[in-house]
Amino acid sequence: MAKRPLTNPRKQASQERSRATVDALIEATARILVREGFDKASTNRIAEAAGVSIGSLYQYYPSKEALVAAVIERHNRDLMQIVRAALAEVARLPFDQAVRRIVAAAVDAHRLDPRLHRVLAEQIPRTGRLATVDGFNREYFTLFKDYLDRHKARLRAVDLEMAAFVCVTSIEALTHTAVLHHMLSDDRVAILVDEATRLVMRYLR
Amino acid sequence: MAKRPLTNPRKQASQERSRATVDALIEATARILVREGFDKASTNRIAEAAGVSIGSLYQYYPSKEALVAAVIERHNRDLMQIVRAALAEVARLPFDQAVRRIVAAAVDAHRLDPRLHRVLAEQIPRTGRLATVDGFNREYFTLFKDYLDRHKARLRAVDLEMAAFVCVTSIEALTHTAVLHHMLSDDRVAILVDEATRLVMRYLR
Amino acid sequence: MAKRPLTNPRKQASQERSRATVDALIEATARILVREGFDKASTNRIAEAAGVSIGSLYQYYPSKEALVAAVIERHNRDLMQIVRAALAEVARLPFDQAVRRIVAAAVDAHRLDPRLHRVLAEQIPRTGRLATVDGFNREYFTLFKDYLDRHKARLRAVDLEMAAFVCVTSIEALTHTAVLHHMLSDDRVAILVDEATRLVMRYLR
Amino acid sequence: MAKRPLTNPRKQASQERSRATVDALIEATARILVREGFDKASTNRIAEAAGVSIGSLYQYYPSKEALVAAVIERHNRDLMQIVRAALAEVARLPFDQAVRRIVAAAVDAHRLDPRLHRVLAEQIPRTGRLATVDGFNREYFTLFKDYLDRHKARLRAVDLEMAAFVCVTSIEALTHTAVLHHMLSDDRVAILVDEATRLVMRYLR
DNA sequence: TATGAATGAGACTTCATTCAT
DNA sequence: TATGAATGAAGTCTCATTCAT
Repeated sequence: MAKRPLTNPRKQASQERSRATVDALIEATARILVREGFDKASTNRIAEAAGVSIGSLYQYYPSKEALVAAVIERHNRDLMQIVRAALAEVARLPFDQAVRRIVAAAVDAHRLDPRLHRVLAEQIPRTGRLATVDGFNREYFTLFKDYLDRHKARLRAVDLEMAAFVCVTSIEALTHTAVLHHMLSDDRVAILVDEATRLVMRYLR
Repeated sequence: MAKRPLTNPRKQASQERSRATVDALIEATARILVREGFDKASTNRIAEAAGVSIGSLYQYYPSKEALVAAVIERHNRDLMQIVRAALAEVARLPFDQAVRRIVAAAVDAHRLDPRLHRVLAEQIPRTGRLATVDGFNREYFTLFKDYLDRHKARLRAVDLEMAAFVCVTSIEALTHTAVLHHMLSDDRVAILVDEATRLVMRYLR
Repeated sequence: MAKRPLTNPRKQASQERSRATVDALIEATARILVREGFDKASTNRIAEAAGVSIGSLYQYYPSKEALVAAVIERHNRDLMQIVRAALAEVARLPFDQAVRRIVAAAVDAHRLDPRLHRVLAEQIPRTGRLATVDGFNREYFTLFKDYLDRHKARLRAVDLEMAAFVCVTSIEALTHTAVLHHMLSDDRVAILVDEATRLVMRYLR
Repeated sequence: MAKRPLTNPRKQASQERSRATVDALIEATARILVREGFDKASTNRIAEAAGVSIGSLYQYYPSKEALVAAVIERHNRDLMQIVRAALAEVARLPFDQAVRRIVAAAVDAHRLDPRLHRVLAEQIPRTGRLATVDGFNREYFTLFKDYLDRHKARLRAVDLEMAAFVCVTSIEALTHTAVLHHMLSDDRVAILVDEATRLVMRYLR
């Protein structure tokens, strides 16, 4: 019989006790990823850090991969929440302020948990289900393109798809690289936002 | 000992043999990385593919990490050669044509061996010596900044360091992402170069 | 990719050192099976008993199953040697003496290593490649049928296939059960041979 | 407490519920053994298949072994019922017809649930309490010996114990092997019964 | 210097069984 | 008495690396 990837959680954790265990596991996984790196994050170590037996770990997650995927999903969810909130606020702002806000949201998102973000970006092999690391970008892309679509009037004539790709990829890269290089101390955030906004605005008009 | 003219000395011969072994190892490593992925690339497999005993492998490279690092370095060297050649050509072109050429060089570089590039980018954990994957960017950055420095006159007043960072990061991200998503078929390359050039040019002036 | 059974030895063990390792492994497996039973025969325990590292074990046998299969094959080979020898001798004996000799050979075979025989018969789940346990019977059946075929004249009219099945199965069962119940002390062997021979002879004529 | 006639007492009710649970467990165990094999038959799986919690399973059976033993016992009981019925019928038949009937009963017994029989025979390691698998033979032996004892007159002079051993072992082996090799299609049963009867009858007289 | 057999830490995972609720 | 979450010993197996020949 062919192997299945085994990357989905196993139970729904309906009961409260279960819920706590699951949370502890994800939390511990994230903590260990940050503190010790992907290589050191063995299932035994994770279980121990979660204060849970290895058996319980496997009751809820069928593999190390599934556990890391859960961390990634949680992280992406958290990031997207910030971005979505920003896009909701932005509806009635003038175009240039809106773009600035959207760029700022990307930066804020990356600053949410930079150390975790770094590990996820640098140490997780993008293989199988773990490819999910890039999920954030896909969603950000969609939201951004929709925004542009609703404001076509302010743009030079462009291929929306391409424009969104260029903007999103650039914003993400600038933000991401800045985080990786520890360039986002509080006093330097504004500069990065300024530059990224300028880059994108000039490109779009 | 009698003279043996016209014959390469022993030492030389063995040096050549070493050279061949080293090449075979790097080549085999790259091949296996591409064909089977990082996880399957065990040192034993690599040695076998290189037609070399596992013992010999360790004679030349002290660890798997060193071997992969060598592949990365060779790849980066190849990329940089393209970029450096472009920057040499560009010296006397008008500014906008020059920038276009520099952007195109980045794209060309990424198209050199996209499958290897992809594996190196996606599957190698950037840990310890393997962090080298990003070496390309650092060098591209330096060259680009120097170029801007020599053409300050054509730019709006900018922080050179920051400008170079923004441009290089964006160019690299666009190129890189395009490769990963298989967006660089021959007929679409020009479009990407156009867009990236426009992005950068508008930002710089 | 579908799993393969992984039941065949991995290397040919061409070198002498290898050969010794392989022998030690099979020997240790047999010893542990006898002394501790199938359940306790873990690969770690076997490796330890063989004075070999667990890694080496897996260099030669891909699984516990493969190791046990090797023991079974060796055991069957040893049994068959006895039976084949008997059938060679028997060619020129009168029919009834010949049959007695063949029956005796089966008994002798089972007495070769009764404790191992017992474990193989009782504790090895006949699953996948391990079904081999019954290999002995198949071969004994063929030899026996051939013998009958060459002496058709002495038999009542019978379906040879069926006759061989009945005889072989009965002989084997009597012998086998006798071994399992420790009924084959030296002084009682003759009795069993007598009875089994009578059973078969009367049936055939 | 007031009388509640025509209603089974609580105690009774709960006893019935227990009974149902026990039955469900044995039934589920048998089903899973047949469908998935001994290895896949984990206690959790069995409990689930029985529609019972794992906790309850252990309320009724203290170990997996006990559960499997119960299945074996039930199976043996069913087999013996057939054999006993046959022996009861047989009392007044002429000797040769009687023997034929007894042989036929053994065959019938094995055809009762051949798939279960096969698993029990092939996959259950005869260890500890599970050695019970052979219980059937012991009881068949006793009944058979008693029958012979009551009909000594028809036999050549024999050691009854030995004669019963030879007959029972042979009959069982023929029947059993036939089942394992799927040789007992309806139209071939008679042949096997004929042969086994002939084997035994000739031996006994 | 080459060879390849050997090593062994440590990874992942299962499953019979327990026990708090 | 039922439940099912939790346990953890123990098992299988891989692979980077060493070292005797």
